[in-house]
Amino acid sequence: MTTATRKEMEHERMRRKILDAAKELFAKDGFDNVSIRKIAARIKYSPAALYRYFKNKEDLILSLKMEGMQKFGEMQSHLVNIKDPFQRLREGGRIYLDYARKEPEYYDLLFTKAVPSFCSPEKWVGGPHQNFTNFQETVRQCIETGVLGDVSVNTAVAALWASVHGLASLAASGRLQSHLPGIDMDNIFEDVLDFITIPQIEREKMRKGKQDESSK
Amino acid sequence: MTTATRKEMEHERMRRKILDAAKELFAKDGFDNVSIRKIAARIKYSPAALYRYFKNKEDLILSLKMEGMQKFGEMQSHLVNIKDPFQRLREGGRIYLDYARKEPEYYDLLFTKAVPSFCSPEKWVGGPHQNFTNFQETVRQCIETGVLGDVSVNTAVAALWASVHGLASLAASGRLQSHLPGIDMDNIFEDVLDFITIPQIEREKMRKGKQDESSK
DNA sequence: TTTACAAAGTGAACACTGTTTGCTATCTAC
DNA sequence: GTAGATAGCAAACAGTGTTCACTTTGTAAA
Repeated sequence: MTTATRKEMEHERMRRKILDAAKELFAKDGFDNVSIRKIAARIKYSPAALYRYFKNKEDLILSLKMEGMQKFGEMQSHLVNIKDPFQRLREGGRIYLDYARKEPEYYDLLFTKAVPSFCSPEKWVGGPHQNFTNFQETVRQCIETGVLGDVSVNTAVAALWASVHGLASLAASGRLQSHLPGIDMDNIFEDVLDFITIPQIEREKMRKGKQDESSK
Repeated sequence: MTTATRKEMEHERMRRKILDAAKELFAKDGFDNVSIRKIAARIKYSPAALYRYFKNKEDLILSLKMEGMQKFGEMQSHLVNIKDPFQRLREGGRIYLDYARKEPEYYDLLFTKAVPSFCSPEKWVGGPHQNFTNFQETVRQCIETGVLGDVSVNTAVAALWASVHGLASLAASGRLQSHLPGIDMDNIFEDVLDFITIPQIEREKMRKGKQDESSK
């Protein structure tokens, strides 16, 4: 028994070694310029050896993606402690956008690069699917408490998801910076979140402004 | 002279033939499964022949992308006739989103797939860059007329761009449909545009609703 | 202790990929 | 008629993911 588990551990160690080498090369050369052969060379194994640990290249990348999703999920774990749903919504968006800026290559891998075997969200319960369900619930609570105005849950979910993912992917690909030169990346996220969500405070302010204007 | 221009024409005809074959294969097999060899085979030429017309594969794809951008730009050409900036903004978003639904592969090629030689937007004046400049101007006018509330041009541009592109790319990749099953794709776009822009009418309505509530 | 088996690792091959090179034809211009 | 440019191609090169037959190694059962 101990031998079996030891073998399993060694197998797992090797898997890790491969994944780490892949991660390193991906970060250094970009996702499109990394081959099985290069990964194998980096850990001084033959290319064929990797196929004892991964079914194929897609499977290897999928593992990397799953791992990234896992880590990204952990980044969001503290969200459940935020009582105010609107504040929770904002913080969730912030995490998304920070991640896209800090790890643009990984953001693309996790959220824009298509991986065929990664299609049915119901399957990975507890992982990213759970996060999405939480997101939906948060939106529902926001609507319930009135901070998002009179809108259906699906519409608000789609709009907020699209906005944050859109901004993140534009930032990750560098287009935001190239099309809006001199933009302050630190502030733009908060400003856009303000614009998208238009919190109650803002509406209050607008209403006040309108009243002041009409009372002139 | 006539011979030179005739030669040029023949050269152009051949370029077209290649691009059309590429387009056809891309549509049939997906962008990642098309090789120079397959394109060449489809028009019954040797792979090496294509290199008399395109520097390399990236150059070929770039041509396809430019062409797509051109066509997409033409889809937007009628926008200048819409006087009301807010209506113009909405119609622009609609075109974007319709395109993503009708031609998801091409949407990805034009707006999410990275093409290295396609980085400096200043260079393609008159093309997509002109469209973006028009978009910025439209947003400016919307802010001026007050329909977008108290917000800076850059913030509104980033927010609207991100929302529409985000929604379009989520729809093009099928994630919108898989994460929000049973969603009505025809309405969601309009609803999201409503939510994002929150037109003056909506604000008016909200203000009214609040007044009714407080007068109870 | 010998035998049997499963797993790890490898070199060589296969079928692809993009791209280059050297070679013909062909056709234009002088 | 000759020189020069152009179009097209077979063959090769270097790279890719992947498979297969083979050896080595280490454990388990006889």
